[in-house]
Amino acid sequence: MVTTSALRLASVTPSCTQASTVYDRLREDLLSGRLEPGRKLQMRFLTETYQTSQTPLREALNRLTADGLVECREQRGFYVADISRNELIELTKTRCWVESLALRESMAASTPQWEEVLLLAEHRLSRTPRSLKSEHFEDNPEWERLHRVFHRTLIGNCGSQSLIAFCGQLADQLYRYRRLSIQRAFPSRHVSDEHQAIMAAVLSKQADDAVALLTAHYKQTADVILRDQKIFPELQNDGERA
Amino acid sequence: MVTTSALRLASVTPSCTQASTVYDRLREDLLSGRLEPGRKLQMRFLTETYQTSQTPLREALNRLTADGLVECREQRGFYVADISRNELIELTKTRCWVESLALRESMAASTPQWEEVLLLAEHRLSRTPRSLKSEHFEDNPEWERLHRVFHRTLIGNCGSQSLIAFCGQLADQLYRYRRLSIQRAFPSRHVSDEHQAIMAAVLSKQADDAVALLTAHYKQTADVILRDQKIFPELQNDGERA
DNA sequence: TTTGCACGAAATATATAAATTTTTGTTGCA
DNA sequence: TGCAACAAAAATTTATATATTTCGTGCAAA
Repeated sequence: MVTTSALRLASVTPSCTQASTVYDRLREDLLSGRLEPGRKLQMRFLTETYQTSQTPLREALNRLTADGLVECREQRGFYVADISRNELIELTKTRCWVESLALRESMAASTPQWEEVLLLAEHRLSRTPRSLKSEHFEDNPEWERLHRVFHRTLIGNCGSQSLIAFCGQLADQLYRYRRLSIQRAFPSRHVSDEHQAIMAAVLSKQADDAVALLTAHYKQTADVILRDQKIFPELQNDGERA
Repeated sequence: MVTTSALRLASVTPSCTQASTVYDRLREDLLSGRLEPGRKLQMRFLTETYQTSQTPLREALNRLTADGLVECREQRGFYVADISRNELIELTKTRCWVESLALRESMAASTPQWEEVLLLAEHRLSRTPRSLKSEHFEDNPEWERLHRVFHRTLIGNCGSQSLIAFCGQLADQLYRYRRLSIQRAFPSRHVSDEHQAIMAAVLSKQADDAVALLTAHYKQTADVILRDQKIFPELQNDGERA
């Protein structure tokens, strides 16, 4: 009874449609930096790499354009969204503004359940190593996932799906910058302490403190990336986009 | 990112490509309510109505999904995004939050140029009749355009393209609700006075007043729509979306 | 109630048309 | 005579249309 429908559902779940599958794969490659900023996304290259045809690819590229990870120049094809100092600064500023707002509203609507979920999210994150190797930095996907969940939980109680979605979009775009300079960020900071402090402020209902800690957290991350000469080699290379 | 939905709106009509053309037309029909909420968007119907083929249509529908005007159920086709009391309330709440933020930042970064642009936008709006006929209400597209420009100008000096784009998206979604009950809203209010008051507060640097007036403006609009029995016939018909 | 078949609709692949870019050739000027 | 610039055509690539396959839904029969 339950088993048949459940099994059918389970079999469908992993990869529903071709377009969604290639969307997920492309997204992953964009966020990780394997597809470098500014690169032209030629159809021939994409169809060969992802072993699919133009139609689902166009669909995926259109969705990614809406996410701000791909740029679509009319009748000139698709490009990986470019990066620039200015954009990094603006995205960070916007994220601080909007997440401050969302965090305050989340705290204003606080419930014991939400606080418990937050406590768990922080606990799990703190127990997970950021790097897979202790000698050199090797990205731990599980840490990234839990990091995401923690920040999402902070703002997740604000009561607005659209605001949460917007924060997610900003997080994605900034995540790409972070990945590009992740080696430098590794040794220099104690992000775990920062997360712990934010959570503590939330649980003790200190909204102003929580907001200050959260914005400082984001600003420090941006500063580390901005100082990275490998990403922004030129001084004052504003990289204005057309 | 520059190519997100609200900015696509700003680039009004360079629609040289088929997909952009049908996007604009579909968008217009969705916002006006000609395509009613919840309706299934069958490919055959769409290709006949808009005289184009599936590929550019799918492209347009994907963009509109990102804008929140169309819903895409995997392998079950596209639907006009449904409406509900809850969504109207949530969108209004979010718009008040986010535009308050954007307005404060706009005012904090105020320049004589921006103030002049705002003055002009309000002036032009006040000189344009809201209805084409004086006896009964008939939507004046020019008023709608100028109304949009005015509100966009208020937040346009905040210094964040992504925030402006997000506000535009919220405005679009709420515009659809407003259009559905526009007859009732017509006689009861003096929106022109409200716009004038908001502008006056901005020009005299009274940020708290400006924000209070702006949020009151949006809340009153939502209240009028919520009272409309033709749109929300049932009491507490929450219309939760899947 | 369940299972299989048939019909309809959506997703994908391929072919065709349109547009842009690059390359090559010619012409004009130094 | 050599170099540069402009123009035209070819090649590459994007955008669109059509055909094919795959998938969901409803009905009927066991």
